[in-house]
Amino acid sequence: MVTPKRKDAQQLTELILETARDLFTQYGVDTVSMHQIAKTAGVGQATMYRRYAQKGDLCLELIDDQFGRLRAEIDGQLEQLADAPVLERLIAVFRRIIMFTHNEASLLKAIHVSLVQSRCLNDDAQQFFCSQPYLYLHGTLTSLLKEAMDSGQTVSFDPAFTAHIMIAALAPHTLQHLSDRYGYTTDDIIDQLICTLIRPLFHSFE
Amino acid sequence: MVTPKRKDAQQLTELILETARDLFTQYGVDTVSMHQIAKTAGVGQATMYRRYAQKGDLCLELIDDQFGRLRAEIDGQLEQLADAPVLERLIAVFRRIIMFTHNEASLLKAIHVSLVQSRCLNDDAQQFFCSQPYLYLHGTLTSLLKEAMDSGQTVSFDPAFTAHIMIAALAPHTLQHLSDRYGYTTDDIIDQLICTLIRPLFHSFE
DNA sequence: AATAATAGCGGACAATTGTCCGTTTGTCAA
DNA sequence: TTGACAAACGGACAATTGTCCGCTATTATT
Repeated sequence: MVTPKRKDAQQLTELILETARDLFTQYGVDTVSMHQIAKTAGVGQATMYRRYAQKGDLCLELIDDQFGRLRAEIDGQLEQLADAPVLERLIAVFRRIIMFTHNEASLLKAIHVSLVQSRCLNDDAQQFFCSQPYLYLHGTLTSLLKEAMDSGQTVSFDPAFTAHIMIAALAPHTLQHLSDRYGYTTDDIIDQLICTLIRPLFHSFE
Repeated sequence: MVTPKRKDAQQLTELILETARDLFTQYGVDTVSMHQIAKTAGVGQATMYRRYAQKGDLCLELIDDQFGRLRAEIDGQLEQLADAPVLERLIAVFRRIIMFTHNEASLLKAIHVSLVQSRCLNDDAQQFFCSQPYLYLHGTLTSLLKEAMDSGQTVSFDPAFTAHIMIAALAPHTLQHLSDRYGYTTDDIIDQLICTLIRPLFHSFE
């Protein structure tokens, strides 16, 4: 039988991504519309929507490179700190995540919008929570928390649950509010979060 | 001079709210459009948008009664537990908030959408964080946390900051994901959150 | 090369959100 | 009462999001 695949499909995907990246950096993620991206890239609406059903999906794709870098950083740090106490490793990971959230705030907020609204809430899939970035962060935090608890250094809790809560606490709009309204710097926020979410779990804190 | 106020303005406001409430309960918050509400109520688009710029604002108004009840419950509990340890009072407040979030999930999610997206992010106002409900919850948590810390029962932290983080951790979509994906009941979630966010702050935990 | 078949492109179209402006309507002064 | 004034109503209009379907272009087959 015939199963033809267009050879130019991949090129269009890259054209769309590149156009979106350019427009986002020039005008800001919020103000650029899907229609505008398609128009500028010179492709039909459907051509884009078939790839990215919402702006959030597009952003998730765009952030993928940056996220790969974050992942490499975290993995590197963990390897380098392999012999360090779990607490230290947890703090290192946390710091990286917060820096990343701060740097990629605009894309992350757009992704969050898609998560919160839309029929995602009805889908079984739950795009965001099943995305590779989320799963990686959750998995990494969970295993560190589990190691800390299993080695008896902390109080008792459910590592997977706690990891979800910690990630929720790092929602971009909350961090932005803390920095806009209260003037906290990124370092302030990191320190405060460690004092509030991580250290208290450890017996050795006092 | 003349400063006339239409006497029917208030009636229209109530008509809009009532219509919205009816449509929401009948069809669900997500599927009902602003246009549909205006059409059903028999008022112009602008008449509604002049009062509620987004669906989230409307939901914030609709939830106000329920929130008044929550507030009364919390205030009542705190009065009743006036002599109880701070830890116990914190847990009681937390429990109420989570139950409320669970019961009013659909309205709260709609409110969150408006918060996360939209030009709210550019506004100085930041509607949501300045809303009476948020300020009340944040204030109540902050004062309890401050009391706990000042009385030397807990580790050291910034009460106001921590209160923000705690509320962020209770985001409706996160709680929904925990219950949908992992099957946690409301009581499970309450217990876990207490073990993760509250008890560890206290010296006396162990 | 010519042909058949289909993956998938593109623009028109529908639905929703948000804005603007001509007109109505209630209030106050005479 | 009547007239003037402005608060505020309502629907038309613009912008954005999301869908549908006719048509093109690509590839396997002969």
